[in-house]
Amino acid sequence: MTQTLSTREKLLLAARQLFWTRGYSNVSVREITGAAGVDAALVSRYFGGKQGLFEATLAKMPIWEALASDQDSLLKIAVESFTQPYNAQTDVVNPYTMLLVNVIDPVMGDKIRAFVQSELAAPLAKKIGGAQAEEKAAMLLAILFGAALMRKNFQVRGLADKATGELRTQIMQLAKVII
Amino acid sequence: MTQTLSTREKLLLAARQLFWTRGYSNVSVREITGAAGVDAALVSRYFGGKQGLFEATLAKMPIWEALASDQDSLLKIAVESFTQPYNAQTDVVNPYTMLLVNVIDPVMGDKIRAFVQSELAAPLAKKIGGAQAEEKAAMLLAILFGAALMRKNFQVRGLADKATGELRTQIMQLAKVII
DNA sequence: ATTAAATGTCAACAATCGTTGACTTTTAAG
DNA sequence: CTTAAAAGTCAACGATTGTTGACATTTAAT
Repeated sequence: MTQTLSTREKLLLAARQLFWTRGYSNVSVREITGAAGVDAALVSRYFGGKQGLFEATLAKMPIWEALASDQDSLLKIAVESFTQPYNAQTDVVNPYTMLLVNVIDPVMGDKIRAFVQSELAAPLAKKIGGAQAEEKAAMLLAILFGAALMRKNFQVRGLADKATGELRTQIMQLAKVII
Repeated sequence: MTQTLSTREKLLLAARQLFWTRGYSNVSVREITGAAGVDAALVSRYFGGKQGLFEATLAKMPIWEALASDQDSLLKIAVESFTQPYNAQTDVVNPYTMLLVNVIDPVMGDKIRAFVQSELAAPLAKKIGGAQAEEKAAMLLAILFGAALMRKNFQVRGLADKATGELRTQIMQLAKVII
């Protein structure tokens, strides 16, 4: 079942895993190549360097595709994505983690900010529509990021131990108050 | 008016400024000592190393003192602190920034998590009281962190440009829904 | 089979990191 | 003034960083 991966794919997989959970500057090239079982020099050969490898990683984030394909249930998709636990088997990293750990990165911060604005905030505002759509979208994202942050990063009691289903319904309720 | 600072104080000031806004691992000792106008070797002499300097920085965070002194208006203090803009003159860093940039730090993450639980989440839950106090406190913190995150780090339109007063009243409204 | 291109290996580079120890200068006590 | 301690300076250390270029190996085409 395990098909052989090309070196390129091995690198992309390991890089995505590490960059998206620990942040660009906190992960070294040698750590990535070590996890991929590949020589460290190949990063510069295949991707032009560490930065190129990171950018190659950004292209296909599950949620972006979902948001693009199904604009109608955008809110539901967003909530599910942000509350989705990390799954080592399916190799899924929820987008909040990836965006959070890299928005404060000294190198990648600007790129991530532009990404969130164009790929997340703007589509959400467009979907909401009406008066003050941008404010509503921003507050909605604030709740999504905030809840995930408390749950996963700060691991605050009361959210860290909460069932995913419960959290989602609560967020949905707050979303209706905002919108 | 500008009184002469001891080397110790110069280091603490510069370290707090940099560590609290950019994160422990993203700031080098030489950058701190450069900003303080002090020799790099003095960090190890006075604080036993970079880690010691960071920990010395944690002791006096404005909001902790405020929370301790005035438990009654805790919610108001929390909201004001989290929405307070960074002020280079008064050298104030809102606590969300400090906690956020360090909770994802590979070295300081654990320490920050313990800090938030004992100094922020637990007192807030105690103040709220009643049934599901922990859940309510966690969701409140989620909104506080989330809003500040969207505003300052992601700079999302609709919150980044919002007046502080408006944001505070909106958060207060959501807080009443939660509690 | 020959050849050219693609792919992978290895050592080393310059730069930066936190930290140390020897040294000089300044401060304060006798 | 003498002297001991405190404070500050400086160069260098070992480790780690991203990247490079020379080399060996494998793959695919003629």
